[in-house]
Amino acid sequence: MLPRVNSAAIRRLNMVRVFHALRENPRCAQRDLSRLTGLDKATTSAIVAQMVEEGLVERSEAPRARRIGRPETALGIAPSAGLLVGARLEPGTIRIVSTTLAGAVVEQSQIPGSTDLATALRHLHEGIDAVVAASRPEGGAAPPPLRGIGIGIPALMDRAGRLVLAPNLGWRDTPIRPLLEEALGAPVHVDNDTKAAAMAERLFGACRGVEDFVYLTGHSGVGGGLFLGGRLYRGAQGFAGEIGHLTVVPGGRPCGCGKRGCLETYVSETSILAQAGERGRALPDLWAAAAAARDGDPVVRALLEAAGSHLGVALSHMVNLTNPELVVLGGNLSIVAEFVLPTLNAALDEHALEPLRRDLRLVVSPLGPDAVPMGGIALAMDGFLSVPGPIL
Amino acid sequence: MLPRVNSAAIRRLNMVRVFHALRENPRCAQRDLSRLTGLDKATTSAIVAQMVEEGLVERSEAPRARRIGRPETALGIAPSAGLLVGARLEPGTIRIVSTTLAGAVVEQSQIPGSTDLATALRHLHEGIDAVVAASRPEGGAAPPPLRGIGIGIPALMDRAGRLVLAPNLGWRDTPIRPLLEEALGAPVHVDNDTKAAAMAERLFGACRGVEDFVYLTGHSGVGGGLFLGGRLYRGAQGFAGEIGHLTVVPGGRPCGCGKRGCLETYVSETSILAQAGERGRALPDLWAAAAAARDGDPVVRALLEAAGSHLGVALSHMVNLTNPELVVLGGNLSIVAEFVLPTLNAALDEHALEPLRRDLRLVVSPLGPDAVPMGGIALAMDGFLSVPGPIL
DNA sequence: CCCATTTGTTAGACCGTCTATCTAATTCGC
DNA sequence: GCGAATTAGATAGACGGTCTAACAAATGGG
Repeated sequence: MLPRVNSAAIRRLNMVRVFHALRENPRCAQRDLSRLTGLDKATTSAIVAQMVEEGLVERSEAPRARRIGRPETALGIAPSAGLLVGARLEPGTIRIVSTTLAGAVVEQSQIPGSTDLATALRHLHEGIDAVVAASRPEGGAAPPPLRGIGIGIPALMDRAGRLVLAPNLGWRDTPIRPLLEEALGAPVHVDNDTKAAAMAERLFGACRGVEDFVYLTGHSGVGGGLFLGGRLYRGAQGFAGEIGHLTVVPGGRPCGCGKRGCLETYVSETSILAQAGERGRALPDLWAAAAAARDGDPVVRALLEAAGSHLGVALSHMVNLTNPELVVLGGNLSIVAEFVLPTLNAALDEHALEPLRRDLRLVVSPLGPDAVPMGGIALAMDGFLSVPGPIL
Repeated sequence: MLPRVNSAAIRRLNMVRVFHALRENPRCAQRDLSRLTGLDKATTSAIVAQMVEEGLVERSEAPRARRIGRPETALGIAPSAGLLVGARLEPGTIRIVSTTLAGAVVEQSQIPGSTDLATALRHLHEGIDAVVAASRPEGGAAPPPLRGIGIGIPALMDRAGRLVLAPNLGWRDTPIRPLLEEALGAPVHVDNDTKAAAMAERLFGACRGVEDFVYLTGHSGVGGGLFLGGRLYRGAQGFAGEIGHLTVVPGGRPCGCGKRGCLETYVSETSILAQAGERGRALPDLWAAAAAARDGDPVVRALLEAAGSHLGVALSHMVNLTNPELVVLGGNLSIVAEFVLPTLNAALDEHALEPLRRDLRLVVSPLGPDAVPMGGIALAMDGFLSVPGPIL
């Protein structure tokens, strides 16, 4: 059933608009918010008053003088209004970050991960408690209340937010969200790590204000996050964006999915290192691969160029089908971007339609490996803005 | 700037909900509309009253008796409330259809097309006038007022609705919408024929209520319409869905786009007939090809099977990337569907990810070649429902 | 010191939906 | 036949939005 549309829904929608306008334009005045959201200044005044009342927004004491007329009072999301926590859960490590409700980073930490569910959940729980405890303001007062937690996991999640399969962690049909919500006592949002990272790029990174973009990343596999028409696109079952299993070499290298020639058998960190090993180059990670390439190792260079070429073919399919404005190379792909980009661009030139190719921008993620935990923040922010009723 | 969200916007949104609920459930009662839309029955009463006032909805005279209690009064979109016109503009022919505001077909016609802009516009104008004149109710009264016109064209349209390029018609940067709107005196909506057809499948065909689907068609090229997240997806420039230019055979047959091995060099009507000709089978159209295949012609069968296989590869890319619930084979592809489907399905089995493939449904369009003009109806309906203010 | 200028607030009109009640039209039970 | 039960639909009032228009507040310039 569709949600009811009534006065309360209007207020919520407009309040969220004001929130994001203020988040993206810190210390701006009510007048600016009015112009940014398109709402009347009277309406803006009422909404801001309510947000101040609830403690979500604070007015600056020092008025900013303009050339003439009454000076503006700068507004801001109150740091004391609450805390968001984002996490990246991987087999080896767990990264945790806490931010204000506006998304400004407060604390970070990194702790060991585990493929054992109970152990991983315990580490996560303890790590979050520690980060929240460390996120107290300077005066030594109590930390702001925890408003939401978002977690990016290398897993297939269905549309209901259930974990279906996490091959690297060895988990299947694990009710991770209820488990965590019970343990942590705050709203928990779990999503695929790549989709979370795409959300982060949209809210905090290279894609602010971009309606249609593709986020690419490569760790054990190659993932794609599709942001289409101003929102994260999930598909019918929640599995959209699986670029890693496009066939790029018919009859090529065997893939864990049972098929052959999948993109991720050529482009993921795992497969690049495996191929290097087959050719007598034992490399621990992609940083080593980038270093070797920088030193002029022809074998590693050829591998990375081939990876770029294959990625470019798959990406050209993506571009022809979805006509994005921007493509972001994120995650581990950003480490080797400089060696991958030339052949990637050439493949795009060759296989993408000219008008789509011409206006396509391709950037390396500014968030880099922090994109996933910041994606958790994005999930949590989205969640706490979506709760009906007054925000706090 | 985002549209303002206020009382008027709510009413419009809820009225459109009621409209579609009534369109999809003809002769239902107010109580049913209330349940279908989730609105309170008081609200439904007010909205229906307004729509009756405006002449958009009519109440049935004969009450429908139920087991007990006051009988329902059946409601319906008034046929006299207005007329929509949809058209398909092709170089050789123009098909025109008129419907009620609910989308029930009233009249149809087919007239000659032209690649000369002025001639085509004149034919279109005269044809629409004739269809409108023929759409008068039985009593001989004046035809209902023309509320909107939608036209599907084999052309690249940008996001602002401007015609960028129509290779088959030989048009480029043609301001067709302003020209027609001035001539016809009603709101005109022009869109790519495949996208229009996808809209038709969603409103009237196989995809009613489906949020994520892919519509495929093949005439001179192969087009794809993406319906994602409950709305037609256009992409950053408006060119999304260009499945016809996915590379399926590296270094394969040369394509009009300048590349090689594009899908549409193997699957479109034009290319299938050309390939048959190269092999000594002169066929006038795909019906002839289907007939030959039905008679057991091995050359034609092999061609169609190869087409299915290539289409399946491209479609598996689409499926892996967008995870649709449903794929619709429309347009000319539906003519040869029975010979294409076996290899198409096999290619999907081979190249699409198993969980995505398992839940994917694949159907042949029930609208067939009428999808494009009915897509014009869908565009016109969408347009007249989007005008702010009271609907009529 | 007065006035123009700009920001922000407030009063009231206007228009939505929702709750609660009422009216209308039928069937069921006697 | 006739009243009670039942269901569909209408209506009144509460409530809560946004918008217009006027007002209050705070500054610079003459």
